[in-house]
Amino acid sequence: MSPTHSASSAEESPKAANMRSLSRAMEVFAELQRAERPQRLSDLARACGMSLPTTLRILRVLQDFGMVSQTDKSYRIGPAVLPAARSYLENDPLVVAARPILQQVASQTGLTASLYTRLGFERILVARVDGASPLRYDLPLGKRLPLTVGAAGKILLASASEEELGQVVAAAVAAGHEKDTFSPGELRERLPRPGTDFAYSEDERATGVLSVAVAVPHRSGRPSESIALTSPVETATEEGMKAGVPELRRAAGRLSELLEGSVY
Amino acid sequence: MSPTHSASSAEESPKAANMRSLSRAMEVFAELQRAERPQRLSDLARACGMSLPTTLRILRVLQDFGMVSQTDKSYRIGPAVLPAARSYLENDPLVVAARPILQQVASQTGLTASLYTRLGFERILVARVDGASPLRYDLPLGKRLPLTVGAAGKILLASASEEELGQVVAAAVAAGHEKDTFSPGELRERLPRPGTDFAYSEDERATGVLSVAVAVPHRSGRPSESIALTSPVETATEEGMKAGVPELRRAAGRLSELLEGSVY
DNA sequence: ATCTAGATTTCATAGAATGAAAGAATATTG
DNA sequence: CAATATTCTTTCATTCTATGAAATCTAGAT
Repeated sequence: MSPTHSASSAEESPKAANMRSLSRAMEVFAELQRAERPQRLSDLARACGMSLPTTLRILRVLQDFGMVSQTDKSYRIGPAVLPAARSYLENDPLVVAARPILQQVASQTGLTASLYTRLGFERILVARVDGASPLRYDLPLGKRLPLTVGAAGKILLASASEEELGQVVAAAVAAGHEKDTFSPGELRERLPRPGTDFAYSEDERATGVLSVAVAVPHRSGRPSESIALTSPVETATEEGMKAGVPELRRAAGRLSELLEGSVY
Repeated sequence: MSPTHSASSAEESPKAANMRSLSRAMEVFAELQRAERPQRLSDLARACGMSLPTTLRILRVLQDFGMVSQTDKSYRIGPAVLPAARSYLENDPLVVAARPILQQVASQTGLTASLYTRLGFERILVARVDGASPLRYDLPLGKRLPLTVGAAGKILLASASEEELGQVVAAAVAAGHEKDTFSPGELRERLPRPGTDFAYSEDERATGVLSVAVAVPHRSGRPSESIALTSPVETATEEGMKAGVPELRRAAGRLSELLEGSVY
């Protein structure tokens, strides 16, 4: 989580006239997530580049709402995020609609079907239905994954401008995903060719995993959701995976209707 | 989610000198969760009692951070809450420590073991390990439940002052939990007697469910976590449940150490 | 006990947040 | 399809909130 279109490195908030205090609060909140362990006030203030009193005041308000909790002098993400996540999973029209659709795709193909949403320069798994051979024992809902690697990420970049690819690469560097990072040109090479509406990947994001993905079309031309079929290498072939693409296309089409409010 | 100690009905934010814009943003965020469906700008502004421009500006910032998403003219909770929840579940020291402890309790007793945290005037399920007969098919992590009903809620109120009980009742009324609401005196009657460190309930929050709970002690004297054993009525008796209390006490003791930073 | 680093409060000031009102954009109705 | 009503968005002057420097308090270390 960071302002959806902030640029790469040093700049704090490119957004001009926009609620400084709220933006800063969100930065603190994001930093707490990034840290993955309780943080002291001074750590947060330094990491976010703001003064101690300001950071403290932000933390106090977030704590009032349960978004942050405190033990002794250290702060961490609070329990209020759980009902929020639950609300999202239960009520978001796209997620709700996706579940039965993914279910159907999974049954038809016998593969694991997943829905991702783009968030900033990453993607997030928001729904998954397992096929015959589940990929893992835990369900990694909410996991942040790179856009640059894996079929479901790359298909979201297929329609990106050169400028945007530059940002994506910069963000990946900043995020420390060093191994999965290339030059913009190199990245472009790995993306689906123009005219191709799906992406295929093998051993990319995770070794031993094959996947194909299509984007959920959006009128803007820049999709921010994708659906993927995934399988352990043992139980699938490239051809087998690609055979699932028409099914994926159909599913994506159905979902895309949800994104356009009414018909128009 | 609402300021942890706001009073009952009309008053907006009792907190005096505290980051008005941030507080208001959190109100908007809370309202979106409450609504359970996409909301229009004007609905949110009215519900939160703020002007349209202000509400719009808040939504835009939250949207930048993925906490809110928009389709056409309607706003809803955004996908950024998922990584936040995941971060909480994976990194919160209390939750992480609780998992193996609940596991042990569940094995020992064969019952479902749960950890709740108090948030405002509700409690939230933050961890659960099923025993022999699971209660449901879905795992209701993050579910908001009343404090006034069910063993795990009532044990958190056992140490509350009369004034606080009044607030709790008022909040329950405001939240619309009408059926589970009584007068403060009536509520006090239903709470564990002084000297009792556990609560027992039968058919209270959910019919056909028995449960016992103990609070996780806190130095402040006002616990905000509780752990419970729960079972369908078919497979348990009151005595059987209460036999689990010593096990619960031990578990609660272990958890409470986590709440006190260092020893002291 | 003394020192040091961090946390918290105070306070004056800058500038951000605010809502009224005007202006667009949609939706609704005749 | 025109006309009207509603909702959304932008602008802008004013107010009051958010801010950080500095002082104060607290706790941990030496």
